[in-house]
Amino acid sequence: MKQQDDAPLSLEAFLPYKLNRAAELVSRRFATIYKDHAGLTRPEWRTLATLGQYGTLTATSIGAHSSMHKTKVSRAVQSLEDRNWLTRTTDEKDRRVEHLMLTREGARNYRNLAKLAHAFEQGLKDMLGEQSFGDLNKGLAAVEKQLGTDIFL
Amino acid sequence: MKQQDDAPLSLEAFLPYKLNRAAELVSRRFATIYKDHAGLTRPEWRTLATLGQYGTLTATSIGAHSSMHKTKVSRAVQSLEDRNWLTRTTDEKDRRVEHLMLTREGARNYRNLAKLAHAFEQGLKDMLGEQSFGDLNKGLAAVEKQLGTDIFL
DNA sequence: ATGTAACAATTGAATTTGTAACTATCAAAC
DNA sequence: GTTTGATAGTTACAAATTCAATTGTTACAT
Repeated sequence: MKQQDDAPLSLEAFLPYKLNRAAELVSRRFATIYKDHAGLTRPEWRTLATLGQYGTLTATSIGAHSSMHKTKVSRAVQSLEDRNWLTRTTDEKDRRVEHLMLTREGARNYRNLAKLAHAFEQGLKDMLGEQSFGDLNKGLAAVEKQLGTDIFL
Repeated sequence: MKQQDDAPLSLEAFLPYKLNRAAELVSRRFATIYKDHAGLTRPEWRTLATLGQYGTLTATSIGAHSSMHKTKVSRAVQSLEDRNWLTRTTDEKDRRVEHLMLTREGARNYRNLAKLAHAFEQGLKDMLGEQSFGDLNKGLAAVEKQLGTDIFL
């Protein structure tokens, strides 16, 4: 029997907890950026970011690229459409599908936020240092590789 | 002006996104353990884990140790009390304060789950490999060190 | 062509969460 | 000793999230 079988667990040292905590710390900081600058929620930000990156996508593929449940995507798309940041076009061949694309205004806001996002990430890199930043990225990549194929949505 | 100032952002490569995704992947897996074995929610699990680790605590200090908002703690404590997994004792000197302690049954369930948690973490270590697991931990520690002092609750 | 299954997207209802207000208590100032 | 401000914990309400069912459409087998 291993020693640690009866060891009390240290939550602060437990990987799932630490991962969540770090994710929250970082996300909260970044959230202030897209919230203060554009009044976006996280699902809205992710939708904007995904469309900005890929150009034109369906709601389903936005969900796939940004790990969001389809209802979150649906509501975020609705909200961005209400702001005139994106437009919908029904697919000719398959009328279940809608192609989503940023409007000029949506694209402009995307570029602003993308710039802020890059700056934010650079700031993190500076804070953490090249070494730790690299370690973190390597570690996260390993998690993604091992668990990323889970059915998620 | 740096090159990337106008580069579109890659969400999949963006640290806040990657951190969140990894945290969710890991947390969801671990959540099945405390959910299936004990029917706990995450706040309940964290409360149990914190009490199991420290013995006797107030609700406020549970929140401090487990990064949970006091309303979450309050509800989790209520729920664990309903199961008879913990008891409250009002402090003699300061009657605002309640000292929370696991019951025998709560402690037994804690030990079971702590064992499963250790096994889970060991499984992760095996999956990721010693190297990546270490990288991840180092990276997360750096984040905690830099951002962990944020006012959080 | 008709029935069945699958899929894209939305909607409604239940659950969970966070914000802010509230209760009760204490300590310290006046 | 009474007011003021702070703190522990709970509760009420609003916002966000999830789950389940719904709608509209397509593909495919009979």
